[in-house]
Amino acid sequence: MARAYDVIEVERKWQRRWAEDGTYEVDADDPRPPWYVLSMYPYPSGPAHMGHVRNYTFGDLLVRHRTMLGYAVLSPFGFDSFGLPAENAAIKTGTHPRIFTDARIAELKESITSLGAVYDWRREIRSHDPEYIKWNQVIFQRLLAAGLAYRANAPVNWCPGCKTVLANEQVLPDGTCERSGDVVVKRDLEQWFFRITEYADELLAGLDDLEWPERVKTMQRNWIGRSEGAEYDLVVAGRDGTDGRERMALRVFTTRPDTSFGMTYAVVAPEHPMVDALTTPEHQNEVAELRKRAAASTDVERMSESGPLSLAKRGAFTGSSVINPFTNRPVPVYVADYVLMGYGTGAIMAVPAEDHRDWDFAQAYGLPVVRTVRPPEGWEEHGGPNGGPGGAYTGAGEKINSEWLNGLDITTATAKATEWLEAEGIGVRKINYRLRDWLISRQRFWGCPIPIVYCPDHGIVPVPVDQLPVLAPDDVQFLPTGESPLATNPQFLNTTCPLCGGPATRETDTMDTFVDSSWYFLRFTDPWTPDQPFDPDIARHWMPVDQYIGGIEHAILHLLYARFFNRALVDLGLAPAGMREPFAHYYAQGMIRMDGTKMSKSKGNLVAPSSYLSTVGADALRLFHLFVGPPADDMDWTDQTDSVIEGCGRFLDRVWRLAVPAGEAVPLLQEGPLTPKDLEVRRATHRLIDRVTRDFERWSYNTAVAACMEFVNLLHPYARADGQAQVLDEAVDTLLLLLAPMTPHLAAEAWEHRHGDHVHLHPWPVADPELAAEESVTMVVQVNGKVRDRIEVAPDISEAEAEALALGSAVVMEALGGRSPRRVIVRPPKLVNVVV
RNA sequence: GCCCGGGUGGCGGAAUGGCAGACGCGGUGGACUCAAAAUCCACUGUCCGAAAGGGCGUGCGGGUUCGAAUCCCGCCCCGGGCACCA
Repeated sequence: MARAYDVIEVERKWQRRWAEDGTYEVDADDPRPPWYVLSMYPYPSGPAHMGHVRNYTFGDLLVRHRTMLGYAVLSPFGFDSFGLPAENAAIKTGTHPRIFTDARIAELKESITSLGAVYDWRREIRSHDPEYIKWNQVIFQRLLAAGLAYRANAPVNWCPGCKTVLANEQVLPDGTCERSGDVVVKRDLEQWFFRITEYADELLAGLDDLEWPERVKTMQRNWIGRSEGAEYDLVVAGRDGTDGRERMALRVFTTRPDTSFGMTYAVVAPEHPMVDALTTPEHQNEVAELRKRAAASTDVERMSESGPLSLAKRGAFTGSSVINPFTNRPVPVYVADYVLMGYGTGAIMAVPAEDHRDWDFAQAYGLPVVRTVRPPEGWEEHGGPNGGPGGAYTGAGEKINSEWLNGLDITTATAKATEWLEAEGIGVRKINYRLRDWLISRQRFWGCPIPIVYCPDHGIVPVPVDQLPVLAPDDVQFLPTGESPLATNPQFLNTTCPLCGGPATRETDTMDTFVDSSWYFLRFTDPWTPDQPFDPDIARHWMPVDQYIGGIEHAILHLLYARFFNRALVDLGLAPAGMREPFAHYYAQGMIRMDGTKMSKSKGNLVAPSSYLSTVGADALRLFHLFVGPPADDMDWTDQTDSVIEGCGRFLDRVWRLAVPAGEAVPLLQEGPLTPKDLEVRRATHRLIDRVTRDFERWSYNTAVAACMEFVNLLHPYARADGQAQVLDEAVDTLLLLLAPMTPHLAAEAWEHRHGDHVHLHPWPVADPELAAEESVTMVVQVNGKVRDRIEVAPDISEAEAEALALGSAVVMEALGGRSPRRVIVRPPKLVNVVV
């Protein structure tokens, strides 16, 4: 497609200039008000893909727009450069991951630059940079000292594909690895954890004040999963205590202490430590069988076994009973795998009448049901599944069969039952969370080493801060054994104990790469400080991030970890006090799909931006991404997409011809009174400013672009025929200023032709309300809600005038056909509705 | 199963109680040209009609309102999240 200007040359020219002139390099002593915009730093996997283009187009628009509004805009960029792909490539090709990664970074950086996106590159961060590794390790030591990092033996998620353990957040709901798709298995291993649960309540409460998409906040709330209830002891019938207590007791957690009178049995998880003690000799085989099966089954198998039929296979009677303290009557104890060891106390009081799972189990095992909440009328006939009889009733209602709770509502009864438990010394009020501590150990090479030494005499010894960073050796072999080269490298493994100088071994695991991304936004504020991760006072100047942009796939993972880390760093005194939330606004842009699936390297359905950059150019591609639809929506890349991109290029050509006319342009009037057409163009100019400014504020870029297109459609005939020079100049200059954040190259080049200076250094235009005011508006006249006539009226027309005009309309009179209006609705100056 | 989104021309989408379909893509016709490309102009929801004009129309069914794509109730479909968390 032949273009009106040399797109490639012009774009290259401005990209070079922006890199040289330092317009977008800002420092904390800048007198302008600070504003921090950040796109999630990417894993460097080579040249930018379409998702990057989309993401960085929004980010760059904000940088340029906010700069024109007079802010000192902090816009850094970096690379989340640790991770498995580089290590896998090393195994395949023998190239060291650093060499591989640095090459991918160079490619990505180059393609980001060729989009015309501007950053303060002095602040660039690479996770694998020794300096960044050092501060990562220093922070680890500080967390360790504060008790927020610890080592523990726990059943953890092992991904056989990635050959490493994973955090809970990195396992998909179906039990597969979010990265490789392999089925994750449970293993008991000694691993490093960060105590994120310490902040569970705060992480939950903090969500309320964040201007984030509601669905993201909901996802985090679900993930944290707070539930309020009570924990209490069930004394085991006829058994003495083994741990010094007089009686053996089973502790249970419930959110419904009010239903305690309806407990007809109790359940312990198969992994519960008391199972052996509870199991009588005659039930041992049955219980052992169940425990074996539970231990062997993956989460996926557990899922596929749901349903009442399989429930029968998943429980076993222990032979013991516990005393319900509310009724003083014994109930049987079962082992069942629908109770999880990892939540609450790993044991429950079962109330089939008011819990669906307990109901199903009770049905399968013929256990009794005692209602403690009066179900609604007709419940026993068709309250159950598919309208069948009975079923658990979990709704509100009056307490029954509950002695001193009878007649109360659920809330009051819950409070009273909890008070009673505490008064009797049987139990306590308790809040439980679904959130678990963050497992950060990874059995991989290409990550930040955990700076720990194991000494036979001193145990776990942190590497002293003055010896950091602990770096992985370069001289290692990458073999497809699945084992990290660190684990078998004697020169790395063998060291001396920092305390006693005796022989010791190093920790060979590295940190989850989500650790790197949990504080990089803080490091960006001050990446030069030599003696701390960043200066808290400088961080305070820029933080929190005013606008964070990134994909919805990080709704839980990265965004939750970063919120935790930020708080921990504040509490450690590393980050500014009081600055607990790192991201004030977060915008989740939609993903690009092709043939119904996410466009990605692994799906093999990538469309390379480079082919567009070398043909239609960066501006047209950027404009396309802004124009195609709301940024939060997913977009489908189809056969027709190329035509739309070309249409964007066509629009830019039209702007160019308007702004930089070729020789034979029609000379316009230089002065004289303004005609109605002149006034219309001037009005449109000021209305456009208003429109685009408001659309930018609400992320409605598609309508902002549409408004500009409409404006250009108005200006072209005007410029050809009947224009007044000053009016046209104001119109075109305004248009270029408004386009400057969206299509920066075109705007810069055209502006330079017209004025010789830089469009991006000009302030954002402000609409003059007087010039924008309409001198007449079209008033719609309806009869019974149907449009019958349109009349041009003054914007400040009175109700009486509007009504008179409408009723006087020939069309209306005809429609009325002599009938007199029953009612006339007048909404000046837009509408009159005559009702007959 | 529960909780969020969403359903508008051939397509992407606009309109948040007041002219449905802005803007763009695609399509049709025309101007320019020896011709093509590029550019420019006109038309383009659907049905009836030669036209003027009119009927219908925002997933389906009801309701509120002078007036509903927009608000309310019920249903269908699509997308996402959660799902033995006691």
